[in-house]
Amino acid sequence: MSSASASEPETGEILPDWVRPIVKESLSERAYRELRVALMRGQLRPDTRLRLRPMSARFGISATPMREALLRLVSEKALALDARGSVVVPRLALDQLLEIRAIRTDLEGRAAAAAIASTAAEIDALEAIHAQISQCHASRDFARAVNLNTEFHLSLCRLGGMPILYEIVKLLWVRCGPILSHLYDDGVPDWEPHPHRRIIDALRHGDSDAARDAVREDIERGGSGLFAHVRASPAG
Amino acid sequence: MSSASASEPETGEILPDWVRPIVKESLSERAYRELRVALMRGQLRPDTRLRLRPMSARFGISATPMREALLRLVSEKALALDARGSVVVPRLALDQLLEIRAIRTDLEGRAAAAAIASTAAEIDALEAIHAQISQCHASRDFARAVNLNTEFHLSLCRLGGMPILYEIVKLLWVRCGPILSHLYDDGVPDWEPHPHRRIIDALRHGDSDAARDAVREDIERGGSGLFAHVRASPAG
DNA sequence: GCCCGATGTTTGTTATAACAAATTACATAC
DNA sequence: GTATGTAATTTGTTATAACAAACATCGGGC
Repeated sequence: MSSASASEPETGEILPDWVRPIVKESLSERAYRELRVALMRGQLRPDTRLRLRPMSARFGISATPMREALLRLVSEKALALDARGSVVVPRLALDQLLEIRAIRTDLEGRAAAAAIASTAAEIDALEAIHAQISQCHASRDFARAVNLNTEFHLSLCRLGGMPILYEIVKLLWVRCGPILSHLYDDGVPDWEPHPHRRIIDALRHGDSDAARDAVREDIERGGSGLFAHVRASPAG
Repeated sequence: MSSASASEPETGEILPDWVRPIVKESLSERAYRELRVALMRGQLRPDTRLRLRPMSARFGISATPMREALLRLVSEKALALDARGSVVVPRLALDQLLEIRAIRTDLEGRAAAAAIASTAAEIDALEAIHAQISQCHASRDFARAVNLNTEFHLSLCRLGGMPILYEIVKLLWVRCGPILSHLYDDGVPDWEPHPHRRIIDALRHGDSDAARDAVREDIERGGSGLFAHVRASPAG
C-alpha cells in the first residue's frame, strides 16, 4: 500500500477516469497513515519520543496537522503521552499483551467462524498468503514473515464481514506493532499441521467451529517470542 | 456522572492523599469529555451537525482544541465526517447495531466471566445499581433507567479487570449513545428472573459460565427498542 | 410562480505566532 | 571535581489569520 494515492492522475483505466472517486486526503490524515504503517511494520521502537516540531519538519507540514495525526494515534493507544505531554511509542506491559491476546481470541475467533461464508477465491487468496509465509520461514526471511502473518490474520478477519470488529482487531495489531518484529525470536514453530492450514481447511469445509478453534490455537500458542519484549506488569 | 474518571484504588494506598496526581486537563480534553458524556446520555441526536466555529464559541475556546476534540471522537467513530468534512452525529445502521451486539456478547461475556474474582463489596455495588434500575422501571423513569443500565454494564465490565477490553466496550456503548434513549420504547421486559439478577447471583457463586451466559442473554434479548431507530442496511 | 448568476458568508484546513512550562547549556562559586 | 543559579532553547498548548471551497442570500429576467 505504499504510495496508495498518487497526486497525479494515472492513465489507462477501463472506466472513464472522470468518475474515479476523488480522494481528498488531508495533510493530517496522510501523516497519520504513514505513522501507522511505520508502527505496524515495527519501524518505531518503544520509548521513542515523537516531538511535535521536529516531526512536522520531517513531514514537511506545519504543527497543526502533525499534532492531529499524533493525537489521533494517542487516542487509539497506538502512541502514548508521557508526563511532559510528549508523544512516545509505548512499551507494552505483560498484562496488556496477555489481555490483547485474550480479546483477539474472542474477536478473531468470531471473525473466522463467520468467514466460512467466503468465496473460494477469497480462501485461495488467504492460502496464498500462508504459502508466502512458509516460503519466508524456509528462507529465514523473518521480517517479511512477520508482516505476512499480520496480513494473514487481518485478511481472515476481514473475510468475517464484520467491519467494526475488523477495525478493533486492527487497532490491537497496531498496538503490538512496535514489538511485532520479535515474533520469531523463539524460532519458527514447527507445528504440524500449521494452524493457518487448519484455518484454511476449515473454511473450505464450511466448518465454523473448527475455524474458530484453529484461530484461537494459533493466537494462544503463537507469539511466544514477544514476551521477552514487554515490561513486567506495572506495579498494582 | 460518578463513573467519570478512572477510579483510584480506594483502599490500601500507601502515599498520603494530599499527594494525589495533579490533573492538568487541556482544553481539548475537557471538550472531548463533555461531548462524550453528552453522546452517551443521548443528548445529541443523529444527523446533528457539529460545526467547528459555532462549537468552539459555545465552549468558549478557540478552534484548535475544539477541532482536536471533535476529530478524536471521529477517530473513535463516536462521531463521523460527512461529505463536506463536517462533523455529524452518525446514524447507526442495522448491520452496525447487530455487529456491536455480537462483539459485546464476546467481550462483555468474557469480562463477566472474569468478574467472579470480584469482592463482595463490588458485587454489592453492582446489585445496588440494578436495584435502582428496578426502581426506575417501577416509577417509569426510563431516562434514568437507560443511564443506569449503561452504568451496570460498564461497571460489570470494569470488574473483569481487563482495562483494554473495558475501553473497547465503552467505545461501543458511546457509539450507541445517540439511540440509547429508545432502549425502552418497546416497554420494560418482564423476564423473571431479570438477567441482571442472574449475573449477580452467578458472580456471588463464582460461576463464571453462568455469569457469561447471563450477560449474553441480556445482550441478545434486550435492546429490541433500538431497532426502530437504525437505518436499514446501506445497500447490500 | 421558477430559474439563474453574482456576491457575501460560512465552512474546513493549514500555517503561524504568542505564551508558559520544562529542559538544556553554561558560567560561576565552592 | 560538584553544586548552583541564570540565560537560552525547546517543548506542548492555544489563539488567530489566511486560504479555497461550499453554501446561502438576493437580485433580475422570464
